[in-house]
Amino acid sequence: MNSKEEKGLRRAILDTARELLTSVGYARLSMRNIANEIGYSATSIYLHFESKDDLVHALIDEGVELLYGRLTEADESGSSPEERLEAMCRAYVSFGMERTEYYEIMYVLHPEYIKRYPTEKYRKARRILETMAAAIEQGMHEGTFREVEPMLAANLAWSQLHGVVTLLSSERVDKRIDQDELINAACLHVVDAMRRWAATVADHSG
Amino acid sequence: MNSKEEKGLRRAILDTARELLTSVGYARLSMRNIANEIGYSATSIYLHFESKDDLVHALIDEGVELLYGRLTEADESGSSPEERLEAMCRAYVSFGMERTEYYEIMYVLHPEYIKRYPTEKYRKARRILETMAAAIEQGMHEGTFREVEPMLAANLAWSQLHGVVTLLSSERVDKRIDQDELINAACLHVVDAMRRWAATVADHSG
DNA sequence: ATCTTAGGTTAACACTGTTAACCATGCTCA
DNA sequence: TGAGCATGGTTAACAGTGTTAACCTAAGAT
Repeated sequence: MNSKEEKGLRRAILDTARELLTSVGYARLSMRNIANEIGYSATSIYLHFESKDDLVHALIDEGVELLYGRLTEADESGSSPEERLEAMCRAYVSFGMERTEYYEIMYVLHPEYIKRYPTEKYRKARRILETMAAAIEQGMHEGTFREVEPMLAANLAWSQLHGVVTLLSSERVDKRIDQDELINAACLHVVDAMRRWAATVADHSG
Repeated sequence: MNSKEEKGLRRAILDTARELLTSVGYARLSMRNIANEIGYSATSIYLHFESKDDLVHALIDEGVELLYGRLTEADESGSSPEERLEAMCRAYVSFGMERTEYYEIMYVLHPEYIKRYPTEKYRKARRILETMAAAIEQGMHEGTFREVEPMLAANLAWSQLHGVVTLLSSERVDKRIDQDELINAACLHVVDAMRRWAATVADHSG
């Protein structure tokens, strides 16, 4: 299982696919494109990957691992749940803005264009949300955050962060809006939302 | 300028394009596809539209108009700025969830796949945000909302709403999360964020 | 020495957006 | 009336896409 010679081509495909993804973007990531780069025929990729989706799923794996790493790192950087949550928010947005290629295949590409990420792998992706949920839950236990379903809260936070990342990186936000200010506001508001979960919602969901 | 006979084909193209968009989605919206439906050759579309992007831009126009209509309607449904903002949030999310085809070409499609929406038309799209910003600004004047840059606040709100719409409609949110609950929380939190703009942000931006 | 299999190839299919070349119809104007 | 020309449409083609089928070749096993 020495990855260099054993399954050399698979690695080579994956490596150049990643390079192409980051350099030219998903839109120009084609099988023939990858194949040319490594000096093989396009169809030989199918000897190692079921389909293009399968290949992209492998890249998504990498992205998930990367983001998860950044998030746990951020999680450990703070002491209080508030600090940790805020750090994770910033880490999430940073990842989304810096690694737009990864972010795109992970969270933006329409399911019509890329087949559903397999359920087995889905759990890995869910760990990302769960780390945030864990910090939120601890904040509840300590009394700094309002008591709500932690996963619901995490998903709300995720929505906010995902929203700023996608709108900003697709350049849909007016240029007169300061990017950093928007990001900053989003992160702080996510934490604040946990501290004082909007009363009417809290009343409703117990 | 009687649209039926005068520029009949242009209308027909646009109509069937819209129908195809809603029925089969953007992924299967092709020039030949449209042409077959109306019994013309694919290339004849280019007599009335510069490109596929141009055609899609026309559809985006429709979507923008539709959303703007729903938003102003919501805006007028409430009396206080809080009510109006909340109503607009719900209207926005409803539109995004009900008219996913429109929402996709308007706010999701990557700029790599679809050329930038022309700047002249961009202003129409911006009215949407401006309606929200107006309600926010009035809330500030009345003292119910904290004083911040209204457009920044509107963009933050937009991010949150855009986030829930895209994550939900791309089915990336765990099914164990109640959709309506998430949407409800998002809308209420947007309003709440205006009432008590996170202190640290407010201190920073004056 | 033969059979099998792994790893690779080329040709092809059914698509995509788009362009070039062509053709017919009907209007304008001398 | 006849010549020229614009309008609105066509077909063929290009360069690209993911994917499949058929084929080939070399190495290892029996």
